Amino acid sequence: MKIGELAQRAGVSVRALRYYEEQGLLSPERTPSGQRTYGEGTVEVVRLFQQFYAAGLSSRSIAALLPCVNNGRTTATQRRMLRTERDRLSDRVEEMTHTLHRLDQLITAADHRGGTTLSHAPMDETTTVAS
Amino acid sequence: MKIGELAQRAGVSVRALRYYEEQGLLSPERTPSGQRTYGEGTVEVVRLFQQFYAAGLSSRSIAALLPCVNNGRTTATQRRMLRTERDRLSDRVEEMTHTLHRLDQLITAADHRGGTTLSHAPMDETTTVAS
DNA sequence: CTAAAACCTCACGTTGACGTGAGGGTCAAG
DNA sequence: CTTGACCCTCACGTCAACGTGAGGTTTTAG
Repeated sequence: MKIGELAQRAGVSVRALRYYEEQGLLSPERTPSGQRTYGEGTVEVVRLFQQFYAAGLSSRSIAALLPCVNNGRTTATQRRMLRTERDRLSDRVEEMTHTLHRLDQLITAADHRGGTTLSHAPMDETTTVAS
Repeated sequence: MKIGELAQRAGVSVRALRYYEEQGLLSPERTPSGQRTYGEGTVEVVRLFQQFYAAGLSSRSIAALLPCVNNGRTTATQRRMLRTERDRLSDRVEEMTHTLHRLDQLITAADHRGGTTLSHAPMDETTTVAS
């Protein structure tokens, strides 16, 4: 399939796909005239990239995980990197869960002592800021 | 305390503190000569900012949460924003947990069919990439 | 055969959270 | 009263993951 179709099916922009290629994440075939052609599986691969990007991984990290993604045989080194990234992500999730609880504390605190103000309440934009 | 001490105690750069001020997150007092002075509590506040930034919140979002952080009375609108951010974060954590499991799948798959290669194994940098 | 749609390669623009000097005041120590 | 450690305000640089034309070729529909 050509780049436009892949973009639509994977839910990314054409520019993004060219960028991924630039980063070494994709290596599409080319027609004699130079147009890129991708295999069917690439749709899912690109979706996975999106997940990884959303999780905060960089192009470099994703590139490092590629051999594992592509059904290729993997070296011990590659599997170690895979685990390293996993641990990094795991740590981030823990951190964010912590922050989430922190936010919950703030919420209950605000609800508890919060103003009697309702949705349509008058002005009370007390914007006191930490010194 | 002055900016250098705050920076060290909160674990951020001096530049970052000035930046936070630029973004409306901090409003330190000034000595007659113009130097910033912060209260003790600011150390913890800045650490909280770091947590929020690490969780992917923007300066704008953090600024929106400020009234709730500063012990100030909060309006219903502010509390709604607080909950909105909480939900956003919660969604992101869920997403990342998903991605984490995806990575775990990749790991077990790689371990299972992975090469018999050991740490000091020979060359096998099969870098096949999705077409 | 032609015109629109899709593709190509540069290559500069954008956004956020700072980094990094430039050039110049301020403050505790000796 | 000077020196060095900090502080100040501009203001440009950085990095990642794309966005956005410019200018030109190729493919496809009628």
